[in-house]
Amino acid sequence: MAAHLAQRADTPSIVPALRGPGARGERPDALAALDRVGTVVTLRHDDSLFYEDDAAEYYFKVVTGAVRGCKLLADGRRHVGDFYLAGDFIGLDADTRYIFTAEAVTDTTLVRYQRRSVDALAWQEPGIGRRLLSLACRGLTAAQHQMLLLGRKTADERIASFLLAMAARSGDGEHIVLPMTRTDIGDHLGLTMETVSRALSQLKSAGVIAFKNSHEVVIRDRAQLEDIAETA
Amino acid sequence: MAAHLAQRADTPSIVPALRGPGARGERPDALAALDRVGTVVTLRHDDSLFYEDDAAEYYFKVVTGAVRGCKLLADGRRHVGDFYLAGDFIGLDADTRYIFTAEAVTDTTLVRYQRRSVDALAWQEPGIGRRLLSLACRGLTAAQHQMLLLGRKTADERIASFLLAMAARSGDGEHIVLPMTRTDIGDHLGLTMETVSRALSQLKSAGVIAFKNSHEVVIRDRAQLEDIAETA
DNA sequence: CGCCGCATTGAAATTAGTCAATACTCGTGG
DNA sequence: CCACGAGTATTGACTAATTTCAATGCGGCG
Repeated sequence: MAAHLAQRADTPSIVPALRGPGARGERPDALAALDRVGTVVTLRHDDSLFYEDDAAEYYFKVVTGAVRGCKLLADGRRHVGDFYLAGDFIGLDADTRYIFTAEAVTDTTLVRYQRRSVDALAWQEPGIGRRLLSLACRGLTAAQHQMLLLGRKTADERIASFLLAMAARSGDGEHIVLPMTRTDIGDHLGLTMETVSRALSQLKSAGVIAFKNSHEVVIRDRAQLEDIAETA
Repeated sequence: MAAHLAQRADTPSIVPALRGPGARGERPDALAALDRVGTVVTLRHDDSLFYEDDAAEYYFKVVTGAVRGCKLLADGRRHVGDFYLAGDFIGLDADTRYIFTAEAVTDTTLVRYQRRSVDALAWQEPGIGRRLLSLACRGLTAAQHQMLLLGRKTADERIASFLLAMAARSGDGEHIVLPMTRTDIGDHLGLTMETVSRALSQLKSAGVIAFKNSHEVVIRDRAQLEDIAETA
C-alpha cells in the first residue's frame, strides 16, 4: 500500500512549526526527542505518498515541491481536496486512517514524522495537543471556504478565489506559481480543465492577470480580482 | 452581535460525550467542575445562535431540534455547511471566532458550555484535548466528503448521498426526518430548491423512497439508493 | 374559509461540460 | 541545430445539466 518512500538520513525539526504562536511550557527534553524521529522523503512527479484508507502512521511536512490530496469516485471522477506547498503539514486531519490519497504534483521533498511519537508527546504536553487542535481548526475553516466556493460560486469566481488563495500562500502576493496542471486545478475547483483555461484566458484579456508562462501568473489588478472572487 | 439566548438554570453534562471512546484518566474533580458550566439555551424557528466572526466564547450541544451552520456571499447566495441534530456539538471547529452563522431550523434546545472552562480542562487533562482533536478530525473527514460531493457529484447523486447520511445519523436507518426546508437542503448540496424537489420526486417515482409527508421519508430500496449515491 | 409559506411541476434560459481541432513546450534524437 | 513527439494548454462548436422564471398545488393557522 503505502508508497515507494525514498529516504535519506537527516534530522529536521517539526518542533518550531508545532510550537508556533500559542504553545508554551513544553519540556525541552521532550522536544529534543521529537527531533530525532524526522526522516526525509523524496518523491518524483506523480508518485504517491500514501493512499486513502491507509493506516495513518506518519505526519508529513512539505519541504520543497507540491503535493495534491485527492479522492476518487468509482467511475474515475476525481476531486483534489487541497494542495500542500512548502511548509504545509499533511496528515494532521487523519484520525487513524488517511482520508485522501497524496500524490506529488512535482518532484517533492518532505519530512516524515511518526504519529506515534508526536501523539505521545501531545499526551504529555498539552501545549502540543493544543497546537495540533488549532491546526485542525484552521483546516476546518479552509474546508468551509472551499465548500462555499464549490457549492455557490461561478467558474470565474472560483478561479479568482483560487488565484488569491495561492497568492496569499506563496511568495509576494503578486507573483503566483501554479505548479499543478489545469486538470489538477479543475479537480480542485469542481470544474473541467477547459473551463479553467477559459476563465484564466478571460482574466488575462480583461487585464486582471498576466502570464509569464502557463504556470506563472502575475496579478495586474488585485482590486478587480478580489471583486470577481466575491470574497464574502 | 451574539444572539438572544433564552436561558434557564440547569446543569447538564458535556463530560460523557467528551469522554467517549479513547479518553481516559481524567480527574473526576475536574470533570465535576465542567458540569457546572453548562446552561440550557432555547431557540425558536429561524433564531440565530451566533454569527460568523463572533468571538467563539461557547461550545454548544444540541439536545432537541436542529441547527444549520451557514455562510453568506455578498449578493445573498447562501451555503449551509452542515446541519446539527440532537447530540451534535457546535463550535468545536472554531479556533477563536465562529466560522459560520448558526440558526435554528426548528424550535431547538441546546446546552451551552464556556470554551474557557473546557479549554482549561483540556490543558490539565490531555485525554480531553485528545478527544477534542478526534472530533475535529471527524469534522475534517466529513468536510472532505462534502467537498467531493459538491465538486464532482450530479444532483441525483447529491440527494441520494444526503438521504443516506441523514438516515445514518437519525433513527433507524430507514425512516428519515428532514426538519429543514428544500431550500436549506439545496443550500447544503449546492443546488436550487427546485432541483432538490425534482430529484426527490424522481427517487419517489423510481420506488427508491416514499414520503409520509414532505418532511418524512422512508427508504424503500437502500441498495439502489447507495448505488445512485456513488459512495466511492 | 382564506391566506401565506413551502413544495411541486413545467418551459425557457444559461452555465459549464463534452468533443474536437490546433498550438505550445520541452526533451530527445537524428 | 533542427525536427519530432508526447503531454499539456488553448480555443471553438455543440450538447447536456441545472438554474431561472412562472404557474399551480398543498397544508397549517388565524
